[in-house]
Amino acid sequence: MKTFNELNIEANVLDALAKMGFETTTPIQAQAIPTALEGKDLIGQAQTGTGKTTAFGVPMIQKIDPENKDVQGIVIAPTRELAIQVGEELNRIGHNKGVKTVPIYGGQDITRQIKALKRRPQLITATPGRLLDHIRRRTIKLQNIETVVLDEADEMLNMGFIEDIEAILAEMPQKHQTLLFSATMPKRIQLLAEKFMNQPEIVRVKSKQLTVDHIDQYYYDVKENQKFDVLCRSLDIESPDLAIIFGRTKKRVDEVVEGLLKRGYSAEGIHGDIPQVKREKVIKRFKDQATDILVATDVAARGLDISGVTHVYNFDLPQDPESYVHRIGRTGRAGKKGSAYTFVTPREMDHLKTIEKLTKRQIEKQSFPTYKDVMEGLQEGAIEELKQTVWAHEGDNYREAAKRLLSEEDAVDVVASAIKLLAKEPSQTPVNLTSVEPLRVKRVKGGGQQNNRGGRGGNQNRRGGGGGGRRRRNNQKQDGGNRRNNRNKNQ
DNA sequence: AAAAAAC
Repeated sequence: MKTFNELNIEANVLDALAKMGFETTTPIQAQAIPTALEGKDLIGQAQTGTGKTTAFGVPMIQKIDPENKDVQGIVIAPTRELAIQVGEELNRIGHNKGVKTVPIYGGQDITRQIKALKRRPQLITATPGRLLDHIRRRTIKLQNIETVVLDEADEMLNMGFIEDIEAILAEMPQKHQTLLFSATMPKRIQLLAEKFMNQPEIVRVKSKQLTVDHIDQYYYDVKENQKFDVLCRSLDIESPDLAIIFGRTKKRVDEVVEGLLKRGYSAEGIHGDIPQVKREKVIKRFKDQATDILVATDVAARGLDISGVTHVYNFDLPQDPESYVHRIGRTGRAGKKGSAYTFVTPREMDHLKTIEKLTKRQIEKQSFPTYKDVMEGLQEGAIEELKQTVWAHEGDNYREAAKRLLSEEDAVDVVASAIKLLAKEPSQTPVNLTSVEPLRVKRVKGGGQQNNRGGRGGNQNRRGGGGGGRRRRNNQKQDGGNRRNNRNKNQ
C-alpha cells in the first residue's frame, strides 16, 4: 500500500491531506495521481467510495497557479449534492495552497453564484445545466481552464446530460487535461472519450476492489403491504445510528417520511421535487445527526459521503442493479462496517438474483422480525442504557433514593419496571402507503449486460451459517413521544 | 416508468 508521501505531491497539498487524516492511498489514488500529475488524460474506472475525489483533486490542485485568479479547473457531477460535496473536499485539499473552489448548480439563486464567482475561485464543481448557463452568460470564462473532470460519467449519461457535457467540452477553447471517471464504460462514454480526450490512459480498479466487502447484506421476503411494518420493526431492533431508506419514487419517499413521523421516528426526505434550499438543509441535519433517518430517491444513491451511516434500507428494489451497489455504498464508508437491508416482494426475487450476480455476493435472507424480536431488542437496548448510567450515579443522592425504594420493593421488580419504562413499546399507529409502483425491469437479451466488470460470474458465498439475529444496540430511546428525536450521544 | 437537471 502506498502513502501520499511517495507520489511527488507538493508540500502544502500533502500537508492538507495529512490534516484531513489521509495517509495511505486507495488503489485508484495510487494509480491515478501519478498519471494525472504527468499531465496525461485519464479514464478512471472506479466506483463511488473508492477515494475518487482525492484521486482527481490532488493533481488538479497541484497544477493550479494560485497567483492566477482565473478558473483553471472544472469538475462536472451528476447531482447538486455531489457538486457541493466535491467542492467541499477540494476546498480542504486546496486550503493551504490558497486554492478556492465554488460549487455551481441549479436551484440556487444565480446572482448569489455570480457574486461568489467574482471572488475569483480557481476551481468550480458543477452540475451540467447551470454550468452551461454560466458559460453562455460569460460569468464563467474558460480561456484558462487546465483541467476538466467528468465525475460519474455513466450516471450523467443515464440522466441524459450527455448533450450538455458535449456542449461544455466543445466550448473549451484550448488544450486542457481531461479526467473521466465512470463506474462502467458504456459505448456512448467510450465515444465521448474518443472525441474529446487525448490518448487517455486507462486506470481500472480491479473488480474485487469494487465490491463492498464490509457491508453485511440482507433481504426481507415481504409483501408490499408488509414493508412499512417490517421497516419499523427492523429499525427498532437494529437501532441504527444513521439510516438511509431508499424508495423508488418521490411520492413514495414522501409517504414513508410521513409514516415514520407518525410513529415517532426522526426522519426527513430528499428528492428532486424538494426545493434546493430545503434539500441542503435536510442533508445538513442528517450529517449533524439531528435527523436519524434520511428517506431518499436515487438522488442520494451516488457518491454522498456521510459518515456514521450504519444502515441502508432498500424499501423498494432499485430499477437498475447498478443502483443497488451505489445505494448500499452509502454505508460502510471509511472502512467502517455497515448493514444493508433490501425488501423483496415475491415477484422481484429474480431481480434480486440479478443483483447478486452483479455484486458477486450472496444476499442473506433475514427472518421476518416478529413483535417478540422487537421487544427483545428494545429490552436489550434499555438494559444497555441502564448499564451505561450505573456508574454515573455513584456517590450522588440517587443512591440514597434507590436504597429507600429497595427497602420497600423487590429489587428484581424495581429493575424490571425500569427496563419496561425505558423499552417503550413501539408505536402501532396505522400507516397505509398508497404509492405502490411495480418494478419494471429492462429486458436484457441473452445475458449481454453492458456492465463490463471483467470478473467471473458466480457467487462467492462467504458467510455460511450464523443466520440468526445479531443485534447491536447502542443508543436508546428517550422518553415518550419524541423518543427518537433526542439522541444519547455520550457513552 | 422513474429518477436527475437550467430558467
